[in-house]
Amino acid sequence: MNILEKINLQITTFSKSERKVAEVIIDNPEQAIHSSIATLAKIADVSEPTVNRFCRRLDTKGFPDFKLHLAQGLANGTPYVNRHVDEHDGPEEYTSKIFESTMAALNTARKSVDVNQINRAVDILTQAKNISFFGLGASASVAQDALNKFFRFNVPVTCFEDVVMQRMNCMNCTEGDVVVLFSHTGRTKPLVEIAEIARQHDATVIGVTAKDSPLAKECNICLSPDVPEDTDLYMPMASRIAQLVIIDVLTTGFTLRRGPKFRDNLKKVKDSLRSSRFEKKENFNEAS
Amino acid sequence: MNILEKINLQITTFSKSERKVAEVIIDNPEQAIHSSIATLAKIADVSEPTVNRFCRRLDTKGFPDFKLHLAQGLANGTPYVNRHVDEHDGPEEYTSKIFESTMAALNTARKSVDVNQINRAVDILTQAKNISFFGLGASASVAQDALNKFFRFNVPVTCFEDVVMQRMNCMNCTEGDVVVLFSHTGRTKPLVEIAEIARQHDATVIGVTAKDSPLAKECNICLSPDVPEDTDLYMPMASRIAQLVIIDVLTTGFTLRRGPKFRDNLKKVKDSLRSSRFEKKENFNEAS
DNA sequence: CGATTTATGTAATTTTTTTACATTTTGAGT
DNA sequence: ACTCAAAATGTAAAAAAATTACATAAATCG
Repeated sequence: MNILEKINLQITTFSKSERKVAEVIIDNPEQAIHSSIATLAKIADVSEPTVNRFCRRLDTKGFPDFKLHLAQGLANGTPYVNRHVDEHDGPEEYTSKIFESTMAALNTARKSVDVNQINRAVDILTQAKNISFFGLGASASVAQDALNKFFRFNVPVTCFEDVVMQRMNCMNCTEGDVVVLFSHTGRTKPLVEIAEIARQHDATVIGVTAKDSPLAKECNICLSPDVPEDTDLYMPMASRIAQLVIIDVLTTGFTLRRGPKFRDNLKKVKDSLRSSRFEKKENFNEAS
Repeated sequence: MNILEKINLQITTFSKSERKVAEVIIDNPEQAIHSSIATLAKIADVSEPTVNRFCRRLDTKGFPDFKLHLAQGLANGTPYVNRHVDEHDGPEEYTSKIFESTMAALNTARKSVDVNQINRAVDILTQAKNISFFGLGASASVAQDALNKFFRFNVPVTCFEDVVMQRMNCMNCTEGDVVVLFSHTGRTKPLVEIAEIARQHDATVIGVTAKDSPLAKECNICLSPDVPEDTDLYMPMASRIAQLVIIDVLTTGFTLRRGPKFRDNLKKVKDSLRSSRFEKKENFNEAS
């Protein structure tokens, strides 16, 4: 975790003098990393050992080590204090904040993803007879994105936005079919029901959803990217991005599993798009 | 600039001993930031002042300052060596690499986005009679996501995947209508044509697409997130994520522009989703 | 209120970094 | 090949910084 967040988190547990140090550092971290323990102590109006003790309390080896951590925290531009969008933010501010909080969210998500589950999911997907991607609301577009990706693998894939179609699809499942469900909350009733139906018909259900949610319980495999969602604006933001990155991870795993010959096939798909493009000298990508 | 890159860049200008230091640091930067000048000198088999001189040559104040810079370089998780997925990567590796390269891409994208254009786009969107979102291929799901978001604003919005529908939609445009087009390359013929049609019918065209592309030239406003796309796997990855974040930025700008009363309305939309959910004690988000 | 724990500061110690200077190496010109 | 100057590198001492040990002060609890 970012050490500045950690300071903010633990600030209540600090003693009076330590809090003085914390405030000076939060107030101007740049100054802090360029100061010696003596100058910092002077600024915070405490003694040098107090600063040192403060550093140790944050599980660093000492002052120099603390500065290193702090420097790293400042470097990656992550939302260290309060990077939530504020009412009075101008375009410059909210643009940066949105980008930064998205990056921070991905960072958190990566740590929370269980690689073993990823590996199992890739296993199942490479052996699937048919893959269906479903999501509702904001997750519908995630499912569609997954379709677009897996479609290139020349594997039978399906994607419906319509709940009725989704149900019907799952009714017809047999062993070897895989159903991938996207849901941030894991509490959307129709989707949980679809998971049940799919399992009743021997399909393997992979959920990209919240841990311990009703949906997660219905899944054979569950990929749960923990995402600190900023609910201020009542919109799903980072969660769907994390889901998309999970798709990227799965497709990457899929491609690697299938080996190099398979990759030539992908190249063909890419090349086939060329004629629908305006010419350009360099190579280009088919993101459209 | 990242100090490690700088070392690599200047390594030819270094003297023999300094090069030894450089190599030790490049070889294991983590070790370097946790060593004292004495241990590092020993590892590199040079004297301590040599290490110090090496630091000064890189325009740092001295060894501790150099370590700070180095720590920052390591922190931001940027792919300073080679973070591309390798054929022999296991799940652990490729998962991390995909997440990291996505974060790095967002970081690049943020810097390249023109905030003034963002501001203008928000202006136009808040005054729009009707907003249409179009994209093809991988960008189709991006357009759908935009629809999902702007739909909550109680503004007339449209989104078609079908090129013919898209054209028809643009034929019927009048002044005050806004068409938002998503395309990574900006070279997809049908989409460029759609931009032309929309402009002929007095609509304002906002492009989220590559700078200086044929599509960009047809747009009134162009938002161009520069994204270092990893083309190894022949798939659009980071580009669509950057587009989604741009959507987040636009919706955020939109919400802020409309003021606090407007936000109550968003809350209503959110609450309306509640009944379709399984109960939970805490607050939840409607990401689905 | 007094005793005990906890917090903070002072001063000495140790570690680390930097400087000043000596030695070695390198290379150009003869 | 030799000499001398310039550059590079190392040694050892000085300075700076950080840490420790211990003393004093503040706070807490019975």
